[in-house]
Amino acid sequence: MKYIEKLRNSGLRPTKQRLQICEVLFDTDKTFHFTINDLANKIKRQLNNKISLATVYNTVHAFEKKGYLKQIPINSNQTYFDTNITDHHHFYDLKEEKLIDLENSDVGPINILKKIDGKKIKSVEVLVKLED
Amino acid sequence: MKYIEKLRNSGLRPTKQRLQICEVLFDTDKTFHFTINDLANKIKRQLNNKISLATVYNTVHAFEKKGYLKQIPINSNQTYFDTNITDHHHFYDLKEEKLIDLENSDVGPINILKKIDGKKIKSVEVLVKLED
DNA sequence: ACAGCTTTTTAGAATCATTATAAACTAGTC
DNA sequence: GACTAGTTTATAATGATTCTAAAAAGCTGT
Repeated sequence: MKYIEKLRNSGLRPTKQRLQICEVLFDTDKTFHFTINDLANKIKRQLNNKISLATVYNTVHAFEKKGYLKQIPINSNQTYFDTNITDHHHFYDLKEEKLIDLENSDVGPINILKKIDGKKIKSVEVLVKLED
Repeated sequence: MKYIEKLRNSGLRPTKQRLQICEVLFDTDKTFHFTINDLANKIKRQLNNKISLATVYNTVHAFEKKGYLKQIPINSNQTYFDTNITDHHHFYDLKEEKLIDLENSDVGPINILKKIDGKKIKSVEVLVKLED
């Protein structure tokens, strides 16, 4: 199993549940956006198998901390995650309430001129809201 | 009262509560960031007067819809609002969990090269996460 | 000023995503 | 296999936000 090493390398025990979640998240060419609920449903459907919601939360947060997932900064009642962990940005279609990836190359270079003493820039994320 | 007209002009009845909230939000040179809870506390302290939490929610949402406030796109368990409604961006200090304004002039021009059919860009917001 | 109508406020209940709990289970090690 | 620490689980708790429906307040015409 290709995910066993990945998990071990970051200090996460490769449990059955984590491996299954890896499958659902990473066994595809396409990256995607999801909420915890989306993921729980996808697991049930795709693996015909229920993983406790608490475990889904725990795992997603663990993966995020290890850098396998990114949270998308957006105001919504649910938290959105992204399996695309490259530096990139998002469109948010206000009407459809859907996120669309916006690659770094589709945004001109961003130059932050203001500096904050004692702080380093960790990430720069752009959210482009769309209307009709 | 200077806010009466402002409210009437946007079709909101100038009620006592709305006028008081205007005072707390807009009677200052400095703009600021707040959550609903921050605001409810500020009202209690500053006006020595309690406004029902439901009213605070209603009013903030009404003001946001009318463009007197902006929601700040960030992942937090609470929703953040901004009395600064000019086009601008934010630093988010991950350690202190604090927002800092980043004026448009402190960010180089942003050029979104990708277009989505049938959609217009409504806003472009940058979130710069800071670490130590 | 008042009647009539609509909008707003309010306290409290309801909702719903997320987090905490603590008991049962499992992976890794000897 | 037995020990230990890390995980999973169902369920309860939390907490921000929204809903409800009754009371209050704004507005308009008289």
